[in-house]
Amino acid sequence: MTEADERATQAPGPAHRATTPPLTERQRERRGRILHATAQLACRGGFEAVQMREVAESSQVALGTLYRYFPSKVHLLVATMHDQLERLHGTLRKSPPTGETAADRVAQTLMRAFGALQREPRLAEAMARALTFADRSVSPEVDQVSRQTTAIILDAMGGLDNPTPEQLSAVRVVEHTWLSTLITWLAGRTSLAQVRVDIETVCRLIDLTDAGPGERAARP
Amino acid sequence: MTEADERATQAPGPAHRATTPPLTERQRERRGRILHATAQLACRGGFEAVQMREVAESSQVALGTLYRYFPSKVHLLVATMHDQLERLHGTLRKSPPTGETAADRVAQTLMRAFGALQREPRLAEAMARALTFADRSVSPEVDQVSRQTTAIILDAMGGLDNPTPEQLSAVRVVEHTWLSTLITWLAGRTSLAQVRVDIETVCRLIDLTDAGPGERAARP
DNA sequence: ATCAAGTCTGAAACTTGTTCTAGATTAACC
DNA sequence: GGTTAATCTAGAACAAGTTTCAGACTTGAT
Repeated sequence: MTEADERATQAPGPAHRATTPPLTERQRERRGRILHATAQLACRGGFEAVQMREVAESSQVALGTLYRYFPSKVHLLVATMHDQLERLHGTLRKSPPTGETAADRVAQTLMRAFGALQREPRLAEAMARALTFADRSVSPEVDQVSRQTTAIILDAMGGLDNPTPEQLSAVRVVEHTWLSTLITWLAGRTSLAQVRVDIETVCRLIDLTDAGPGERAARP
Repeated sequence: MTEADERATQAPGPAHRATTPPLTERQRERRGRILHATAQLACRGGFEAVQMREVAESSQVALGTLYRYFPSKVHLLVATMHDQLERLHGTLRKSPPTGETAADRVAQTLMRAFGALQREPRLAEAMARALTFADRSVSPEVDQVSRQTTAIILDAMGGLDNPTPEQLSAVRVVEHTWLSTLITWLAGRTSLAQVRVDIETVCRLIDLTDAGPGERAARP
């Protein structure tokens, strides 16, 4: 009930707060161990294989401590997604997309991201399901992930500094579509080919808002 | 584990199977009571208020029976969504959208659907979260809901008999966006205004595939 | 009407997320 | 070095989804 409240009030250490207190070295290590164990368990058996007791044991941390760092399983998995996305964003930066139009570049980037997640489908499933299952109490963390995704897309568009509201709307739509197709694919309800088509379809919106219909949006 | 398997093999009565056996009158009633109780509980407190024991008690059915009809809480809520969507589709049919272009009509319809769900936000939350949280074992039911949504959108487009693959892709993207914005709004992570903008943005894809860019797609 | 097969009930048991408690450990500060 | 507050641990306890089981009830076919 007032779970989020209480925690926000009481949790002094590792987790979320307006200004998180510095975080000891050992604490950083613990947090890392937890996220690592989570990802490992998720890779093996997806969402349901990530069991809090197991995560605690694997990361050599007491159950209570795990809950102090991540107030719920969903928080834990969303944090894992944040972690993985950071990695992914780094990778993507190193080899920028080559398409002519912004839409091409975004589609290419998203399919690349899709491919990366595909390599560990169960991990992807665990993270994606947590992300969409998250309720209000996880909003800050979900928003963080959302901002990351937005950043990735804007990067692919060519690193605009001040996107217009229309562009941001298009980016949000692309984001939604990306996540939904991911989930649909992970649930075995669609083919990879259809995923690609749909990603390309939605990316048309990028060009549409980027330079108006009919025009080209090439990058120097 | 083999839960879905076993159930598919063993569940003779009410639920899913290749060809569902006819379903007695009393069974139809039971099923109806269950769905009604579910919706009622969901209206009050959303996803977490739908507790299987409560549903069973409210609908005057043993817990085991509830599980025979709906093999999990997610199945139950997805079935509830199907039920509600059927109602909604009926309502929408009665007053077709008035926009000029297919995109306008779809956007209008979706906002209307959004409005309908808004009236019972907790019920909407429960259903939407179940829908995206569903795993493979619920795929058939989720697909059914998806087909319903597709039908609503195609209706709004003007009841095409044989949509092109491009159109279907656009429809899928619109669908994904609709559900995602719904969830995002229910979680309090976005405003109604932004929802409207995003819906309108994605609906541009409809016109784009309906008659090619620049042309008009009016309906007789 | 009766029998067999399938259904429903009630209650207990099991699983896993979450909370709570008491005591040991650590970190910061005097 | 000692004190105090915060943190961590181990483990019990609780909550809600799911499973199981023995027995009562329905239904359909004979």
